[in-house]
Amino acid sequence: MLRKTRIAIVDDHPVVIEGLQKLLLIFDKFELAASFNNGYDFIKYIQKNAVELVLLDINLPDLSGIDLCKELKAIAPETIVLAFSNHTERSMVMNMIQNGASGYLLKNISSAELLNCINDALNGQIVFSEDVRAIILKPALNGNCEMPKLTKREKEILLLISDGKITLEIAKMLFLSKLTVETHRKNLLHKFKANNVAELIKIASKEGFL
Amino acid sequence: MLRKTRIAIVDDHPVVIEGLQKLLLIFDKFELAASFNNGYDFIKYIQKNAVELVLLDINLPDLSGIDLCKELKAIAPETIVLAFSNHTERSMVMNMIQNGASGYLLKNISSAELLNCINDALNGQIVFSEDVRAIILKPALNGNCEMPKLTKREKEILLLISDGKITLEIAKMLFLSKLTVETHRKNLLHKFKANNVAELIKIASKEGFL
DNA sequence: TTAAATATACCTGTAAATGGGTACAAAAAA
DNA sequence: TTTTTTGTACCCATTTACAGGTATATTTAA
Repeated sequence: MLRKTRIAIVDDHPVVIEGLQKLLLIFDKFELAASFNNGYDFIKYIQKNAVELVLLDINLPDLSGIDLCKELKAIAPETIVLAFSNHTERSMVMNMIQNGASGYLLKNISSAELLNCINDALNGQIVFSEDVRAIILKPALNGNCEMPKLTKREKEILLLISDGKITLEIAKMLFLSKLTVETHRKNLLHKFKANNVAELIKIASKEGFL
Repeated sequence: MLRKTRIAIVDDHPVVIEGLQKLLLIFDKFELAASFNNGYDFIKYIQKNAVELVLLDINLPDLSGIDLCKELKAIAPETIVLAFSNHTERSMVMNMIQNGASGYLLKNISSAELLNCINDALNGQIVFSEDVRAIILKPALNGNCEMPKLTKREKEILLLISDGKITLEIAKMLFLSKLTVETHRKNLLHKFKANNVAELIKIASKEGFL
C-alpha cells in the first residue's frame, strides 16, 4: 500500500482548518499530519517532522506566510507549499511564488477546485485558483503592483504621513530638513506610482504597509 | 420531538461554510437550512423561508453584512443574527449590534466557543467571542472609531480621492462645481476626524470603506 | 408636515503639496 | 574596490488642499 500524503495546515482560523480537514479526509490518500494557528509552532514541527504538502495562510499572528514560506523551503525544500489566503494583491501572489510556493489559492475557492489544485501541486505543477489566474493575467487592472521596496526612512515617513502629519511636522520629529522629508515624500510617490498622497496611502494600505 | 433549529450561513468562502456546517451538524438539534455566498440571494431566500439563526459574514461581494443585517431584521425580526467576520474594528462590532445583530464572532474563534455562542444567542443573549470582548472593552486603544455614516455622494467622492483624483478632476467627472467637491471633501475630513487626505484615506481604508 | 439631513455652490486667504531639477557624503552591494 | 543605493539637503514655480465661513434647494425622516 502506498503511503498516505501528509498534509499540514497553518491558519489562525479554526473554522478554516475544520473545513479543509473535512474536505481532505474525503480522500483516503490524504492524511492531516498536523494543523497550526501560528507560524513558529509550525516551524518547530517541520524541523523534526516531514510533510508532503502545506496549506499556508498569509495572515498569521506571529509572522507572515510569505516569510514562513521562505523559511520552510530552506528547512524542507521538498515540501510543497500552497498559499491559502484572502489577499488578492498581485504582489502577494508574486512574493509567495518568489519564496518557493507551488501555488496560490484564494479562500473563496470551490471545494472541487481546491482538491484539483492540491493534486496538481503534488504532481509538481504550479497551481492558481481561478480568481488568482485572473489577477495574474491582468497586471493592467491590478496595476503595476510590484510591491515597492522601501528603505527604513521611507517606511518611517510613510507611516507618519498616514497619520496625518505634514512635512514640516515630520521633519521636526525626525530632526531632518523639511526639504529632505519632501524628497522622501517624492520618492514614495514615485515608488508607488501615485499621483498624490491619497493614492499613495490607498496603495500602501492595500499592499499591507500600514 | 422538538423541531430542529434552522441555521443559515452567508459567507463567500466555501471553506468557511464547510467548516461551520461540519461543526453544527455534530449536534442533532441543528439543521443547516441553507448557505449563501452573497447577500441578495440570502434576502430572496429569507423573504419566503424562515430560519432561527444566521451566521453572517461582513465581507460579501454585493452588499455589506452590516446593511444585510439591517434589511434582514426588517424582514424577519425574530431571526437571530450572529456576525462572523475577520474585522476587528470596534466600529464594525458596534454597527452590527446597532443593526440588530445578537453578537459578533471573529473567525479565529475556537469550535467550542462558537457552539457556546450560538446556543447562548438562541437563548436570547448577546454574545461576543473572546477577542471581540477585548475590543469592546478597550475603546481607548481602538480609539474614537465611530464609523462615520457617509452619504452616497461622499462615498463616491471618497473613492475618487483614494484613486488619486484631484478636486477639479472629480468635479468634472461628476458634473459638479469644484467648490461642491471641496465641500464634500471638507465634510469627509470632519466625519473621519482627519487632518488631511492622507489620514482620511488611512482611516477609510482601515474601516473598510475602500 | 415640520424638522433634519443632503447636495449643491460660493468666497477668501494661507498653508501645503507637487514636479522638475541638482548635489554630495555615507553606507551597502557588486 | 568600484558601483549603486540610501539619506541628506537645496531651489523654483505652480498647483492643490485646507480652514473658516455662508447660503439654498431638495430630499428624507420624525
